[in-house]
Amino acid sequence: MVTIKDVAREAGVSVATVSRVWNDADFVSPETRQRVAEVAARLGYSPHGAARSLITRTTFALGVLLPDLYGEFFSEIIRGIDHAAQAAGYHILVSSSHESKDEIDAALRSMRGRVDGMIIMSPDLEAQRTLQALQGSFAVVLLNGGAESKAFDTITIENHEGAREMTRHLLARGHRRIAMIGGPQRNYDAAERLRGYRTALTESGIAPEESLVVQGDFSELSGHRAVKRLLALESRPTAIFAANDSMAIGALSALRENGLRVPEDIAVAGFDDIPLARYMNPPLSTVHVDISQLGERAAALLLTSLQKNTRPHQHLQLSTTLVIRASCGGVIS
Amino acid sequence: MVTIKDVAREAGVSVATVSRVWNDADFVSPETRQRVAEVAARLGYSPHGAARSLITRTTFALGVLLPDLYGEFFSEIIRGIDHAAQAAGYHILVSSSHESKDEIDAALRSMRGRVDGMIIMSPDLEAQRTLQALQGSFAVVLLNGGAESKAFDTITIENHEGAREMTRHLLARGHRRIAMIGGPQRNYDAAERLRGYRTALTESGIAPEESLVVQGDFSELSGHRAVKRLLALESRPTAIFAANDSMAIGALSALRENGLRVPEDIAVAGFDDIPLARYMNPPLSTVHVDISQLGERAAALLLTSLQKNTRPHQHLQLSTTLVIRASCGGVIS
DNA sequence: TTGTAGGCGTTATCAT
DNA sequence: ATGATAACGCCTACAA
Repeated sequence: MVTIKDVAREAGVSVATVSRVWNDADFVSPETRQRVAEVAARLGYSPHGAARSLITRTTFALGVLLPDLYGEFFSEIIRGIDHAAQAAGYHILVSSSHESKDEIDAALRSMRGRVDGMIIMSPDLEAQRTLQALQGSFAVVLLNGGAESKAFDTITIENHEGAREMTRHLLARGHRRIAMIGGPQRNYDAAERLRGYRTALTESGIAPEESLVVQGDFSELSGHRAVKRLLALESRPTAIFAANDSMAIGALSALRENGLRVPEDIAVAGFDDIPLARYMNPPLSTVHVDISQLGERAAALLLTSLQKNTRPHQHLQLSTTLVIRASCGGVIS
Repeated sequence: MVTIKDVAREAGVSVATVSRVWNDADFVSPETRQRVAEVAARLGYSPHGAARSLITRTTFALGVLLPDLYGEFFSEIIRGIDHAAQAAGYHILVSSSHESKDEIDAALRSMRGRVDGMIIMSPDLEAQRTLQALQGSFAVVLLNGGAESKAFDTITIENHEGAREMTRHLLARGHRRIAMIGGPQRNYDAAERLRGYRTALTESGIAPEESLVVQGDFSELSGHRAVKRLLALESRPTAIFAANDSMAIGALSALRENGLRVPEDIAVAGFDDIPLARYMNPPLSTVHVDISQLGERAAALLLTSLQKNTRPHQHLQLSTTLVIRASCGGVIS
């Protein structure tokens, strides 16, 4: 490996001078600069990142901790983060499948000294407390972590409001028996969406019915299963609202298998508006979330806090918009 | 920041001992080990990555260079890579949108000393030559880079064979005027797929017709546009084979807009089998590629070469399988 | 079993 | 304008 010393020797200068040329500092004569640059190019020299960040105390890398990498939701988040990071000259260090407290802990430790800050998404409410531990050792932005964590910068989706709006739309279309396929237990987003659904019902004077709420886990399969349960009910729902699009897609296929038409026999709606949603048959009504924007904002938040780390913690909310497609009967004219 | 020195002082031992405890080396008395571990935990100590890798000369990170992060293709690759990397205790450092020679070069430089090896996907044939430069400074695996680069480990898709099979299937269904929507110019995968299409035609004694080959750029929009061009032809094709699924999807929407039925009026096929494909209406016939597997294999290849870097370069090919769905008329009975 | 000290490649702080 | 040299945090001979 060619180091700064090699370049210095070859160019007949000290390592300090080479360093200066590289970071184009002042006080280097044009001739020296020229010569050093030439030698460096010839030898194919580029500084060793680890060594550099050891002394500068910056890595120009952001750590990203996600519970998973599967599906369009997470990949869009990464894309958003990378976009903002790259624009600022940062790389991203990705680490996935961290649900449990211990895994998050381990990942965090291994990131020390390799990143300048972290974007952590751990919707599991339990794991939130772990994070309290790393106060101050890292600049951290929490993604969808629940607004309780006042000790960090956070950015969340307007889950409650979005779910409330969708439910109201279904109500406006005349539905009275609206089922909800919920997300994983202890998941913040899922809990908020369920709350929004209940809020809307209550506001319309309809008592939320326990049997109409079936738990899923955000996977397509769980949406499929949930529908089977719902169809077995004595009094079937006329509309199904899934806490995310994947489950809604699973629901659609289950309904089709049972010979039910959507939206004629039963309406379906999802949440997130993943790219797939508009391609479904019928196209899926959903609550639109600009997912890559979520990542982009998170990165932006982190990057600013890296610059002035004395500013108070920020808590951003990403708004949602209703996207009405055919699966719930279309817009109300 | 709490360093090894702090732990040493607090525990009343030397830094060497703390280091030994951490890397659980031999010759540390149980009591000392216990005490040190305790202090470390209390202080929330974990070693500084950069400092550590400076001396150990390993970072436990793999660099990943992709041309883009948009769409399911790339996200699946990342997932595959991360899966294999994580299993081996490695992280991945992602860097995207590197098409040009200079960008790749810059990204590579900035990765020096931050990663142990790199997985590079730059389908642009032009950029291949740049890579020759970094011989030896990195362990490198080339993804879809064209088999010419004998100087690196490579892993590619059986593009030629896959395209040939799909074309043969269309021929077997009786199609004689088969159009091809090609990929970006100078893209290796695209070129190979086009070649496979031509091979199949020639083998069947059909002379490839220039007007039936329209160039796209792998985007949905370009597929849409290509179809418009094809429909303007005097003698329309009866089947359209797109060099990837995104373009096939764009083609489907263009055909629908023109009131043409698929597959009755015109058959459509794609390549890659992205998750979306089976959800299309009609479901898209395509050449299946296990994309995450592609990433996983690449990572595995890299990880082995990190262990014994004297072994000769390997060149893997990932096989494809035909997935016949409704968009090309279904299976031949 | 433990401690001392040198060095990994770079930048920062002094001299000169 | 340039050069010595001390950090940065850690690991690892070698010494004790």
